[in-house]
Amino acid sequence: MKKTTLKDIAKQFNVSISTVSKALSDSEEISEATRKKIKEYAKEVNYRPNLNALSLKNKRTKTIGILVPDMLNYFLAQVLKGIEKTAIENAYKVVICITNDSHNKEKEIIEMLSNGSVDGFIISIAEETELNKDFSHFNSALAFNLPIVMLDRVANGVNCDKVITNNREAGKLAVERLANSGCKNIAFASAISHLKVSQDLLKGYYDGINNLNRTINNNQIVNIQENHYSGYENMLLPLFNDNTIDGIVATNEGVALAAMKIAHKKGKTIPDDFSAIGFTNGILARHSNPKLTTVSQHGEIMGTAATKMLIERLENPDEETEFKTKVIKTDIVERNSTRPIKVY
Amino acid sequence: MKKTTLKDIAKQFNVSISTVSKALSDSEEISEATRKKIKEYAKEVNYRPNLNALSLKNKRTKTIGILVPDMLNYFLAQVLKGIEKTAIENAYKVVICITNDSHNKEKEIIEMLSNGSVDGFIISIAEETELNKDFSHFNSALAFNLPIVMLDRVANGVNCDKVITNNREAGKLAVERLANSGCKNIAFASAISHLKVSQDLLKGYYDGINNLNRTINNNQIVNIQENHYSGYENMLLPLFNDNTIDGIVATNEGVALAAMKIAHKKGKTIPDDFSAIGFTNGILARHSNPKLTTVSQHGEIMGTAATKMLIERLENPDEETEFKTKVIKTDIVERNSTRPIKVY
DNA sequence: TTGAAAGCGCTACCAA
DNA sequence: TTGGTAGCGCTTTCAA
Repeated sequence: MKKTTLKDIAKQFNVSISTVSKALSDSEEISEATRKKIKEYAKEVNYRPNLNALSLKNKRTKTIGILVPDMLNYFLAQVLKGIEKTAIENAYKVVICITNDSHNKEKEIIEMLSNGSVDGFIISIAEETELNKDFSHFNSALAFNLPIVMLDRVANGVNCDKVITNNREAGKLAVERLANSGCKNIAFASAISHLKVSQDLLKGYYDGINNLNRTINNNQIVNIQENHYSGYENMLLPLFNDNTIDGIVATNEGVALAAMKIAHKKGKTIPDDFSAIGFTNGILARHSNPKLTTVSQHGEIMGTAATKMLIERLENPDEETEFKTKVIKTDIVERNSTRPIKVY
Repeated sequence: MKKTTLKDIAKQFNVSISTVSKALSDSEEISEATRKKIKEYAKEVNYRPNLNALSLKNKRTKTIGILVPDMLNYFLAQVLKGIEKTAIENAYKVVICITNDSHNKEKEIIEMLSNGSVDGFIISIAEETELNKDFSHFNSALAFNLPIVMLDRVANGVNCDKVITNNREAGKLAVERLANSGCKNIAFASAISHLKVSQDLLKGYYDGINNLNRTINNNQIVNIQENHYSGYENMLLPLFNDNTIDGIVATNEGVALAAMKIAHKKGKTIPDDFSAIGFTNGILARHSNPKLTTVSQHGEIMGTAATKMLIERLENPDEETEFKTKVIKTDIVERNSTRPIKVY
């Protein structure tokens, strides 16, 4: 079966294509009567305008290109969920592409989508791009009038809207939370020291410790780049050497769980002798034993915010509003790896 | 900046648009010399054909519509990863939409994408659709010559390719695995009794028990519909009443973990006194304590297979090959919730 | 109130 | 070897 086109409808009533087009868009030019019969018929045969023709004509596709490094990551999956939902609600579609943290892939995908496939991008940049700082592909998209909203992992040099969390603040928050429940020696552990997220969290950790008028103890900090999570336990072992730490701030769930495991092996009870806070609020946190208290980044809200910002810009192409950076606040999700807060 | 079009290039060299078009597609009709200069210039200005124009002309978009009930589900995320990867490799894009298991949403999305947005669909059907068995929206897509490949959750009445796992076989496999490591009283637990996946797994469980010449004991089966995983433990408690079961086959990780937790509370050691196998090979399984042995559905492979089948059909529209159902085999991923296999 | 024509960017057929 | 033209499905301007 062929899709019904304006031509088909025109033939049906022996009128011109333009008449049909106008009738369907409820134009005053067309008489009430013809308008009515055409619209009724269109509904009957379930007429839908061909989107390619519309895109070609209007130079807009009503679709958004999404680039994320990964999709097996719970945070990003939440982000995608927020994006998809908001897009559909606004009659936009999303083309989702995975960069696998590869700079080249990111570049290729942007090129491929910059040819009338999408109206704009939401991007969480690839790790490689974050490291090599080559942002030319973003700039060429912008040059073609394809606005970009960057999310979470952002490129600071690029002229675009951004949605981030204040990771430094989050790091401080986590330290405070542990201190408020009595932790005296709070460690910090990252396996992704090369990423900005991690660097900011560490700064926040420093802030937090300093604020408490405690001194930073480098023996209580593990800050490395380690991709194989199997190594987490070995990586953390040194922290437990002198047996003083009673709390840990970990950049991700896996590291936090590994720390709890070691503490457990050392005969500590959690959270009484040892508390942990992780920075990703994923599935693990909800199912670990004990369940992990986390700092939640609110991925879905971030996705929604980014989509709204992009659509706002797409729908108002003339307004030259300056680029904004929206900071979504993080929250501590209380579970069982921390003691209740009290003033000690 | 405007995108370069054939017209722009034609103007540059004072030739016609058709010449440029032909030159760029390396047509023999055009002289070596002009071909060369045009191609060089095109590369220089980074010419890319407008995809909407191509889609309109060719009546194909090189994009695939994906409908999944959810994306926070690890299995589906793996599927999506496989789909995206294979699509990109074949120069297809993917438009991903979430149905949230709603029949209406599924219907709306298919309608919206059936207007020249995509060339075909890969669908894991919504729970509501599975229950109400209203497949008319699939059939209307097919009527518009938009092929469908169904994945995992399939609608049996619909004329299309399918990629599934043999869940009945998987259920049997799990029982055998437990029996081979010495389990005498193997329970079955499902919280999604209303879904076909679960029903097939249960059949497989029966097969397995029967094969062992044991008798089915209904006290060892929990088969209900329960969406709040908080209730898993209560739901499983009855299985442990008479303290005989020493192994469990659970339809998903959450249920398996809950069972292990109860067993642990009852003073059993895992896997020696109690073994567990789960049917979803997600993140939980890899991080639980002990780590959960699972039956893996190979989501990524299923995604890849579905995409290949769809592209195969799209690229050979004339061949009227009959619809195939591809069964991807499941594997047991050995972890620590089961004893090693030996012959008892 | 209706219709013809141009044009969005591209390909393909036919003519020169 | 090159160019003109039609057409994909649609909107919009201008003419009837």
